[in-house]
Formats: sequence, structure tokens, C-alpha cells
Amino acid sequence: MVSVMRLNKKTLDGNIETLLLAVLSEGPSYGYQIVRELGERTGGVLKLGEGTVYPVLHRMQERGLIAARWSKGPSGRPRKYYRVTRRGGTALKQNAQQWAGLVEVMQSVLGDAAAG
Amino acid sequence: MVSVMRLNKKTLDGNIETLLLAVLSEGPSYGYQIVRELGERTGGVLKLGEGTVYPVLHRMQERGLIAARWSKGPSGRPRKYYRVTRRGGTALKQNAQQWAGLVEVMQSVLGDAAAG
DNA sequence: CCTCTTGCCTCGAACTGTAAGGTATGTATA
DNA sequence: TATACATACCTTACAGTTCGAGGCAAGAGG
Repeated sequence: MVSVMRLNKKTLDGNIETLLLAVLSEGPSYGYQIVRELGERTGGVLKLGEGTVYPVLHRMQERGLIAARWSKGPSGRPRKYYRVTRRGGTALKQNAQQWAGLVEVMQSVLGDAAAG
Repeated sequence: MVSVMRLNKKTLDGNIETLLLAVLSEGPSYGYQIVRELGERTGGVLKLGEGTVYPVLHRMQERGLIAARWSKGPSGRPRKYYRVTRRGGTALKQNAQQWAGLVEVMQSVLGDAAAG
């Protein structure tokens, strides 16, 4: 199904962007919560720091993949809610395909080696 | 099975190292051939350049994951054959586990989003 | 008053992947 | 002979990522 799609650097590297896009595609959220949620959801397996997440969010916003909206949460503290834009939705699909391609490749190469 | 294993930067990033370790664990090989083989095996999906592979091999050698041996191939040209060391074998297993952990996380988060 | 939680942010260090370029030899071809 | 190609190694410079460490501010609870 992946056939002839070259894996670029982004796939080998920036999976965090894909992860954040996926989380945000389930509904708007904000940095602080995303960090908490990812940690909980994965039982501590994935523990991204704020110093990692915020810059990625900013980059994605610059590229138009997500949009921000300030809003006072129930805690009274202002939160910066991000939502996925149309362009971001397209990017998520592409990223997911690239990811699938990487999984295929890794499995085909690791297959025997990992078993031994 | 992965339970409480933190994914570190190496996992999110350097999958090339894992790939090379896996290939070399099937038997000694040399840079030029590895580049060719990975390209063919994956039908062009994975196309690493020499400028990518050689530095990684050198780094792995420095860390003692692989060892090198010069030897004249049938072409008359000298080749630098690499083999996986014991430490490299351990690293491969760890990397494979990290990879499995990443796959789990990505699937759990992408799952729904990727379907839509 | 102090501390904890929430919630945002930036900076610097360390590392990676890659293109581009360089060296050298054997073989085939004109 | 000259030219080109495949083999086979290598380094350098650039752009991009992740992450720890740290800072700022405001509300809640002791």
C-alpha cells in the first residue's frame, strides 16, 4: 500500500509533530494539558517535557497546521487552546502514511534480528 | 510487555542506528553494500545516502557497537567490513524494544485519528 | 508568608540527517 | 590513449530536533 513513497527525514525524526496533531485532532487542547495527557495515556512511556512541546506547537502554528485561541479556563488562568486547521488535517494524514511506511520498513528489516 | 520504559530521544530519533545494527546482525557487511541493500530491500522506500550511513557507522564503532576489519573483496577494491560486537547485540535488543514501545504509543494515539 | 499547582515561555547544549564534495582504483568503451 | 562508469571510502557545513534548565505569573491552601 505504501509502494513508492520515499521516507524523508521528518519521518525518521519528528514523530512528535504527528503525535501532537493526532491529539489535537480529537479536539482543541492546550500545551500544559497535552503534556499531562500524553504522559497519562501512555502510562509514563511517553513523557514529553514542556520545553519540548511548546516549541513544536509554535512551529506548527507558524506553518499553519494549527491555530491558537486564548481563553480563560475554569481555573481562571488563561489558556492557549490549539485546534487543527484544514492544512493540519492534511499533514496528519501524510504523516500517518509516512509512519506506516517506516513501520513496514522497520519490521521487514528487524523481523528476524529482533526475534533472535 | 513494555510497561514502564521511558522512550528517550534516541528512540524518537535515531532509527537508522537500529536499522544498521539489524542489517549487520545478519552478517558482516560494508558501507557501500549496506546503502545498496537497504535501497533494494525496501523497494526504494528507504534511500539512505552514503553521507548518512558512514558517519553513523563511525559513531557506532566509537561506541563499541560494531567492529571493523579491512579486507580485499573480489573486485580488488579494499572493503571495510563491519560486524556487530557483543555490546552491539545488546544495544540492538534494547533498540528493538524501544521501537516496539514507540509503535505501541503511536498506534494508541494515532489509532482513531488515522482512520478518519 | 510560603509553597504547590497551573500555565505560559525562552535559551543553550547536544545530537542527527543530509547534500555536497573529495579521493582512488578497476573495468569497459570509444 | 582517453573517457566514463561503478565501486568504495571519506569529511565538512548546514539546518533542524529534542530536551533540560530555568524564568514569569496567578490562584489555592497551609
